[in-house]
Amino acid sequence: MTLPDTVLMGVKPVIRELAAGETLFAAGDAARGFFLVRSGRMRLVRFSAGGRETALFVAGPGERFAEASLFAETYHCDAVALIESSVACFPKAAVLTLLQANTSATMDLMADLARQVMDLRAALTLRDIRSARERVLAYLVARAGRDGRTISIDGRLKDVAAAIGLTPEALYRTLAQLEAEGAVRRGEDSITLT
Amino acid sequence: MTLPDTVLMGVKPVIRELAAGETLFAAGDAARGFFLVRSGRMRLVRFSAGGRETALFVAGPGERFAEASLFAETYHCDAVALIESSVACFPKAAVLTLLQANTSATMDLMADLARQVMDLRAALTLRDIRSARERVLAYLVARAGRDGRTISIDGRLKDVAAAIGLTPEALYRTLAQLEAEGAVRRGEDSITLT
DNA sequence: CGCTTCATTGACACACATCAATGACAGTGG
DNA sequence: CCACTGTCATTGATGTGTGTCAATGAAGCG
Repeated sequence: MTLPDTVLMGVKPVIRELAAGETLFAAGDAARGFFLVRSGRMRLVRFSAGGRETALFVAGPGERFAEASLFAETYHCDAVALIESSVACFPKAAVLTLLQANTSATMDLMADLARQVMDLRAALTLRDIRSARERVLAYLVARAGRDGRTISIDGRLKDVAAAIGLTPEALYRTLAQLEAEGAVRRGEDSITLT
Repeated sequence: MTLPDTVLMGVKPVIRELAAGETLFAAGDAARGFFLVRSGRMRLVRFSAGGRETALFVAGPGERFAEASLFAETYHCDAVALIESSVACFPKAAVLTLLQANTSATMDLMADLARQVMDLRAALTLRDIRSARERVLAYLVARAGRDGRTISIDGRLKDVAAAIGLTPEALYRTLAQLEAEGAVRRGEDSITLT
């Protein structure tokens, strides 16, 4: 989820700390560059004519946002800190210069973007599965390791639930049911398909 | 959703026609390049140890898939035609050569990928809105034109429904309700927020 | 003209969200 | 060292919002 080292190390980012509710940039502002969340949570919002607010994206630690600003003159939404946050700003000019000079960094960044596109599409396809049971199974299959059976669970289950668009309760119940049926086996930090 | 002209025109794609159910490539095959759906519908699937099949992505006309194969040795899933389909294959070597030679094409492709990432994230965030009413409103705000009020509907409403993860019926009902409340006004090929 | 697809509305059921309660566990501070 | 606090995991009870099935009209099309 972080930038390839070549780019991160090649461009020195500017660190910016934000209080909860503080605005990082607004729609129409000149695009300074893209950002990486170091801590906290940034919310990208767009406003309709009637003042209605809509979240386009919520970025957590390690996630980048506003990458497309590298190729645009201005930002097209507002970025507001949901909670106290720290972000790294990668200046547009410096990044573009680096990309023109260093083809290796360019390829790395492009590879990273291509992988993100695939991951996001997979996540989106997962959401099209209505049934919690089938969605969980699909998630497990997609995340299975080399043996095609074992899935390591790094964080908390509630984060997994959020990642696949279920409430924690729905995930707990589904996993319990799958285990009762013998479809999966649960370990300490892992789940195994059977 | 289609590749920038510079890349499309710079690399001559190989056209491949597939019957329903025919396999384009399988996991483990050497990566030949990425593809663009010209017509039909391609399904990217992964199989678990138990033979369980999971769709990672379904690509429709105008959509690309397997872009990450440019940066990988082999494919990591199977691509099967869901219905009779025609795809354009952009050979890996030719694309990479072009990207190294032509920085303009590289920037175009990267800009396209960055935009896709943002779009996909926005789509994913949209799916986190449970309520059909709120989700439809958020979609409309996000797709509003320059005035922030008018949304042009190109295709059919059922496609819109699929794009936001609702059944056509749910969308019809929601729009009817919003119109009845006076929240939106519906034109021939457009919807206006009020 | 049939035939197909889309848009629309109705009726109904069920799966999941929601609210609630409990136990386990880690961290914290007196 | 032990209450105290907060979070997560888990399970139960309940309601409702969508999905699903179904029927109709309208529009395009060969």
